[in-house]
Amino acid sequence: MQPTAHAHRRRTSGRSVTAADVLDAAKTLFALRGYHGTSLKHVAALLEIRTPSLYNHMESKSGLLRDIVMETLADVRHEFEGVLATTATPAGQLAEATRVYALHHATHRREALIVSHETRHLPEPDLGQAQEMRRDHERRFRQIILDGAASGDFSVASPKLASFAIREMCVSVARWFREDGSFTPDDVAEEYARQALKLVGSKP
Amino acid sequence: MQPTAHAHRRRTSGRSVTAADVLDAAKTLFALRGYHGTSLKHVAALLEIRTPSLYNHMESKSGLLRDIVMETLADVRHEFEGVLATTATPAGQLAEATRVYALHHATHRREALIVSHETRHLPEPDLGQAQEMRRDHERRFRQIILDGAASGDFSVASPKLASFAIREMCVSVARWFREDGSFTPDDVAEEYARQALKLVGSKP
DNA sequence: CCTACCGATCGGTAGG
DNA sequence: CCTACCGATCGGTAGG
Repeated sequence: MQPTAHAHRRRTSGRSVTAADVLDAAKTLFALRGYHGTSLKHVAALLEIRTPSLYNHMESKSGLLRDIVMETLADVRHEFEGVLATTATPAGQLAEATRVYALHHATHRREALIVSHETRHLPEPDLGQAQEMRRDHERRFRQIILDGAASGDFSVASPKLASFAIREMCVSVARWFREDGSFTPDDVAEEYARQALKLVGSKP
Repeated sequence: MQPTAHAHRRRTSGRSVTAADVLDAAKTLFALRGYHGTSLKHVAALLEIRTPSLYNHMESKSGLLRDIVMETLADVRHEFEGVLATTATPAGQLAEATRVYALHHATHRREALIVSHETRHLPEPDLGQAQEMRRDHERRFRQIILDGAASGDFSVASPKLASFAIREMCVSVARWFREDGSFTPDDVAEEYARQALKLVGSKP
């Protein structure tokens, strides 16, 4: 139901802790127990240091959350823009946008779970900025479906509902995907791209 | 991104608080801010009483979560069993199972968000029991698709992935649905049932 | 239903 | 990187 095995980068013993190590430990714990369910003591313990030492490598607990969320949303936007830049038809864009979005959620499960569940705990103005970035992805994704419906490439009852269904089924990959399961991230991404085309009634 | 408007039953002023009122307030706040992001002081404040008074109507904070999660999972199971009892074909069962599952998530958003995000915070043995109930729904839902694939009613590349996609797109309804939006719960449920049949390549 | 109170833990700081 | 410590808040209890 919740992720139990996370790819947590093991620190080389003896080396001193870096900002990247702190962010990585926070990703593991925020994903597993939630932002408010994780104390800085947990984060420090995972790194085998004391709580106050964390402050040499971060600004605050909410700063960690902000960095995780903003960086992840920027990655998603960058991948999406890559799709639009290299694909021209609605069917090609929808398949590729779905494929990279599903792939992202299979390969960045911790970050995706944090964006989904913990963004609401960000203080303003970070919260507003994060929400705007998500809405932007939502709008641009839906626009692909609207374009395909307008051109006749797609035959879809409700572009809005189809867009919700496709995006959310990709987001959910972070919830059920298991690294030791029967699918590779690429398997899932490819099949979800095909399912997206089916959902919008894409003409072959 | 997160639910902002929740159907919170307003207590009639002057009447004394009941166990149902406490559970209702907890649903609103656990859904909005998460289990660990909600203090019993918040719950009490919403009911306009003091924190210790809550204990006249509940066992503990985790008892509230357990009651919300278990009752919701029992409701879902009951609805699912109603579908199997009244529908015989794989296509009929899949459409109906999807319809009632989507409908549940549109009409019980608070409970659904709590089951999705907060179940992990349950202490054992409640956690194990909740996980088993979810796995049971997952197995039985997937079995419908396996039946349809075996009988030739469905044409689906991966029954397992199709099952994940359909169930998770229903679960996600709780995340984006808005009571004041452009769809009724029935609109969403009907359209999602059709999308489910498309996803498994159901023969008409 | 309340006031008064408990020990534990929280994020964060001082000062080396 | 540490020890020592801060005020605030947590879930929960005593005792009416």
